[in-house]
Amino acid sequence: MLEDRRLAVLRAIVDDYVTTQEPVGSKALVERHNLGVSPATIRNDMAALEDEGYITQPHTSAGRVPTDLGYRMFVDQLSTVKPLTSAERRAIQSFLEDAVDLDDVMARTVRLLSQVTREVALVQYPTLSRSSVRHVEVVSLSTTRILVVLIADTGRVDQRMLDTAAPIDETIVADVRARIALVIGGRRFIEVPDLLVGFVESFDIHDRAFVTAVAAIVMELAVEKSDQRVMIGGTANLTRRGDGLPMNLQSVLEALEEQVVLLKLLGEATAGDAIMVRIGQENSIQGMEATSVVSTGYARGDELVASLGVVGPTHMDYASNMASVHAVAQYLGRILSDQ
Amino acid sequence: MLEDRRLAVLRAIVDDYVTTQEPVGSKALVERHNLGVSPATIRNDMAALEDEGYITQPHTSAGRVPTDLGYRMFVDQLSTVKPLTSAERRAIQSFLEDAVDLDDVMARTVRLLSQVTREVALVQYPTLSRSSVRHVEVVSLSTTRILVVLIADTGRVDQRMLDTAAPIDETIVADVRARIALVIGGRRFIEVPDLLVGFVESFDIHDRAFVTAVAAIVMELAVEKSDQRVMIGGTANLTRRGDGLPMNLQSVLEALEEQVVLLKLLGEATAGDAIMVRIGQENSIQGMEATSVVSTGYARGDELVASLGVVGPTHMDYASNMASVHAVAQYLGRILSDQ
DNA sequence: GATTGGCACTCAGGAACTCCGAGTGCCAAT
DNA sequence: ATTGGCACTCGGAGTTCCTGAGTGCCAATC
Repeated sequence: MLEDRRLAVLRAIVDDYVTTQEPVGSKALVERHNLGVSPATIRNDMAALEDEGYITQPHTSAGRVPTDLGYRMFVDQLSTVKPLTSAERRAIQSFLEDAVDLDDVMARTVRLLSQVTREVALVQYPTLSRSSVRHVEVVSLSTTRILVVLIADTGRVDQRMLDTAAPIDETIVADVRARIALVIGGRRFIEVPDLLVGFVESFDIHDRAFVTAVAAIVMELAVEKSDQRVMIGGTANLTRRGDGLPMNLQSVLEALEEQVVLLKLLGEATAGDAIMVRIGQENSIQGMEATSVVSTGYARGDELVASLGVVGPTHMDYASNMASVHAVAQYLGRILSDQ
Repeated sequence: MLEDRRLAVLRAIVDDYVTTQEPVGSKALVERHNLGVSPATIRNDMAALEDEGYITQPHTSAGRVPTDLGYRMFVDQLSTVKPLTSAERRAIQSFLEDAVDLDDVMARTVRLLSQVTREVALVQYPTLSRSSVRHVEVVSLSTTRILVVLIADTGRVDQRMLDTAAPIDETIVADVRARIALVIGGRRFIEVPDLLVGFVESFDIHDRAFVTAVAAIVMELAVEKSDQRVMIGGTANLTRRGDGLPMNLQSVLEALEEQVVLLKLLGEATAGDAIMVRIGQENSIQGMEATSVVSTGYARGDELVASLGVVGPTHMDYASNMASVHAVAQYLGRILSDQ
């Protein structure tokens, strides 16, 4: 009972602080939420909550502000995930459905997510490793320049150039194209390295240099270590919150320019379809100590392929952001699975 | 002579204001630049310049600040384009050379340009219309879903999905692929619509619905009205200038989220290889009244294919930004032409 | 033991005020 | 045309004051 009210107080503080952006005092609390007790009682609870590290005072004669730990507790204890209205759901659905190719799907998802949450949105491209090769193409752009294109069943298209020392005959290009398609076509990306074992040796000794290079590129594309892409949008939302700068805008913007950082932010989110929330210092990225990340994985069919999420100040509206992220992930999965 | 000094004064004012960010007074001017006259003389010149609308006073007892018109005059009279150091040139060259495909080239160019100028960088993807079709591919992803891929000789790859009402047989897909490649392969993108006249009619009546759809997509990709892409980077630079907000950060960030806006910013720059500077209200984009754009076209071989540039506050360092934009455009052109 | 009203205490931030000095325009002298 | 002199302006920095929201603690009450 006593514990219950403490939680209620914490929740009320978070609620108020998220909306007003200002330290919240005991009196204001009992006024805005009908807690049925007097301010003095609340003060006692607040003192206790402060001892436990959930809230803090900016300065002595001010109200309380949630700490990272407080937000964490808030999120963990938060059972009420605001469901979206059916109108919102319909809007999401139809907005994504009009997409014309994968790039478009991603771009629309980012825009959608940032508009719905009014935060910065991140959407990772579907990883190849869990999907399979729909098509592989080897094209000669010039006699010494080859373009290798890999098309995944997610609709993702990756390409890479290859410059060769010696001119390559068109017939050998065609040969490679046909045989490599035969070997890896329709197979899982993850299998590609194994499948290509011995592939080079099946060619005439004279062509092996070229074939080796092509095989190397295909493998590179298939395992695509560094090539995971993340789309970002809605950075203007960072400046939204009044004039008071709750966090260092510059450092956040800088961090968000780094693909690696974005990947790291989303990276640990693919563990299941649960919604992951990282609050403040919980994500250890330089310059983002005052931001939180809400993310989750999205699936194609029943396989998780990548993650998406939003980044915002620690005093974001976790409840609705979690709901939005969840919903967008679901719809994105549905769109991808249709294909 | 008199006119000459006036110009020198204007230039000095712009110089000082760009570096210090503060209104510049007559005394400071004679100290920092050896103009060989007294402050009183400078004051007369300043009064004249203000009458002509080149400079203005934020308030009565303050120094002068250049107006948009002042910057315009400054830029127009600017004969001294600071050349880059050879070290810089080498850095640019080698940084771009390591690119692995077109996306990478673009990404590297954006990053490079934003780092060199410390402004927001924009780079437009090479337009297809002026280049030619290296390869066209039609792949069936499923029985009712086709992927059309167009590869340009710039290395640009575009794709588009197509959902068909009825299942499509693989043989007809192969047939379309072969024949369409025959018709438009190696030809200019701009010719594609003409080349496809009568193409549909050469097929069996039963397949025409499908072929028509494919042809429509190919044409769409080839003329790609709306599909012009612009990469953006270095937005963190917007927050760089001290604390004083010289422009509305939010509105600028919002404007920069719109591809259409970016295209419009760069759009009018492709007129020749001249460097275009749009100052303040000269670009009529909502929310960007306090920003300037320095842009230029870049070529592949000797054909302009697209534009790039930087966006920053009106009090940017025009001289070096123009030099940087010019240099990067040149090197980018060189890299593209090598391919 | 939990709750509550009362009360003294704290202190950030806004309002009011002063003051300084950079900068100006003008004018008479050179 | 240039310059030194001079009176004038006024934004912004610095200072002080004051208010009121908010706190902690304590004794009284439920």
